This record gives sequence, C-alpha cells and structure tokens, in this order.
Amino acid sequence: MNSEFPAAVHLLVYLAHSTSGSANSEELAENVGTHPARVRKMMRCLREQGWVGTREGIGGGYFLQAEPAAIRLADIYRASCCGGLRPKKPTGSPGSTCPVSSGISGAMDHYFGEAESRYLDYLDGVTVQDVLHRIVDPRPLP
Amino acid sequence: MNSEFPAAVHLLVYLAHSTSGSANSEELAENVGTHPARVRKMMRCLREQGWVGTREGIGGGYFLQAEPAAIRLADIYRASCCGGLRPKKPTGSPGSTCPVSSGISGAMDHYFGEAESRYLDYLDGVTVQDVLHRIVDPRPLP
DNA sequence: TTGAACTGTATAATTTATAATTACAGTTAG
DNA sequence: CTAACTGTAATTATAAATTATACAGTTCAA
Repeated sequence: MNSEFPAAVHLLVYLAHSTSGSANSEELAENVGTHPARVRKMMRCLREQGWVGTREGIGGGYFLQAEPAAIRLADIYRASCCGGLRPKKPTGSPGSTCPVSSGISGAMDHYFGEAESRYLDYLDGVTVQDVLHRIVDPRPLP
Repeated sequence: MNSEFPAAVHLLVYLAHSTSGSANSEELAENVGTHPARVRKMMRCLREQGWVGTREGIGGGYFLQAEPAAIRLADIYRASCCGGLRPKKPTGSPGSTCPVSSGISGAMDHYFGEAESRYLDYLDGVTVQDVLHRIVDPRPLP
C-alpha cells in the first residue's frame, strides 16, 4: 500500500482539529511531512468526495465541508487507494495449459476481494472523529 | 503488498495438484512465472513452516509435507509478508508539538492492526485445498 | 571418485513504484 | 496591479521489488 490513505486521513483529522478550521497547503504539508504540491493533489480527491472545500487566492486554503463523524475511513480508503491491498504482479499465466497456472490468479482475486471487504467492513465503523478522539482524548462525560 | 504471498500460495497449490507430488525450482518457476532462484528463496520460508520438504542433489526438488487442508492462507500470509498491508512511510512526525502530527501514526497503527486482523480472520478460513478446489472443480459428491 | 543435476544463499543489476520537486497558469483579495 | 494562494502537469530522485548471476554444498549413479 502507498501512503495516500493514511495521509488523507491525516489531512482530514488535522482540519477537524484545527481551531481556525482551515489551512493552506504549506501548513498541511509541514504537518504531514510531505510536499505542498502533493497535498494539493490529494486534496482534489477529498474535494471530489465533498469532504473539503477550497478557497483559491490570497488567504485561501482548505476547510472541512462535512462532519468529522460522518467521514468514514472505509470511504477515504476507497477514494484514495482502492485495491491497494493486492499485489501488482499476478502469479501464473492466464494462457497456460496448466489449470493451476491459468486459474490461480482468478482464484486469488476472489480471496483478496473477500479479505479486503472484511478489512473495509472494519474501517467502515471508524470515522475521522474517532481518530481525532483517539489522539486528543475526549473529556470524559460527566 | 508484494507478490510473495500469492506466489507462496501458488507454489503450495501446485505441489498439492501435482501427480508426482514433487517438482524442482525450474518447473515451479516456469509455472509461477518467475525465476528459479526466487522460488528457492521462497521455499526456505515454506520449509521453515514445515509445509514442504526439500531434496538436494540430482533428482531433487520440493514436495508437500503437510495436508493441503491443514495449510491456512492466513498462516502463509504471516510467514511470507506479514505487515504488508500497511504503508511503509508513516505520516506525521513523532517529535512534533502538534498532537495530530505526533499522534496520528500511532492511531493509524492501531486501526491498521485491527483491520489487518479482520483480513486475516477471513484468510484463516481458507486452506490450500480450498484454493485448489476452486481452480479444479471437485467432482460433486454423489 | 567423478561429474551432472540439483538446492542454498548472497549479491549485483534491472525494473517499477512512490514521492519530491519544479514550473507555471489560473484565482482572489486588497 | 500584485502578492498569496490553488490546480495541474511534467520531471527528477529515491526506494522497493524483481530478476539475474554466481558459486559453494549436496546427492546420485555410472
């Protein structure tokens, strides 16, 4: 897996935590530990999902447009690196006369799909708000 | 994820399917679509788990030493590429004064661990024999 | 007891994937 | 008009994965 998914979560959690509610690509890049251009690129994806809004020009930047409790990690995963749990290089060769060599790839696809779906079922139950709370402990309710 | 896990499954399924019950690294490499030296390297891992036996020298090669129905995909995964579902590059920086930047990595580790454990729970229910049967349909029982 | 057919293992070379960097056009506020 | 931003594409650098090469050790059989 590449680091797009955790970086996307980081960006959303940061915006959810920010008091001003917005940040520009330089501030975000420094916090994540990456390059502003990469932040801007990732933000396109988050904007397309309707999770963040953008303001161009002077004083511009990014801000949350959805409730942190409504943004699920499974959806961030799907938007940022879907299929990332499978190896790029398939094993075997489709044209082989050996049923194992020609069939293994399809069989593994099936198992990878099922396993990934369990992985996502779990992430479906975790929101940006949950991640933020795990980091900055919420005050225990009275 | 790299392709060690599916390749390891392929090797075991191939041996389980083989009529002679054994194969050398060249035959396996051709079937998998890789290099014999890589097969030999992967075989070390499978041998250490007790799943395959080795015979060196002339006429040598590899053979199954466990029941295909007793080899679980989750164990193959653990032996071949454990941790492969996480990104290599962590987001944020541990020393930051910002709680999000310093804490996000630990939080994500937690969620990745939980999600990966669901992934493995599923693979725990699949054996080499299941994979083989999915490829070469078992005769329907009378 | 020699040689051919293997495995075991290390390491170098190559390819591919990922991330960083650069560049510049477009937008906005003042 | 200009400075401070985003949007986007292209390029370069770095890291990871895979392939390839090499050779020592093992085994069998003539």
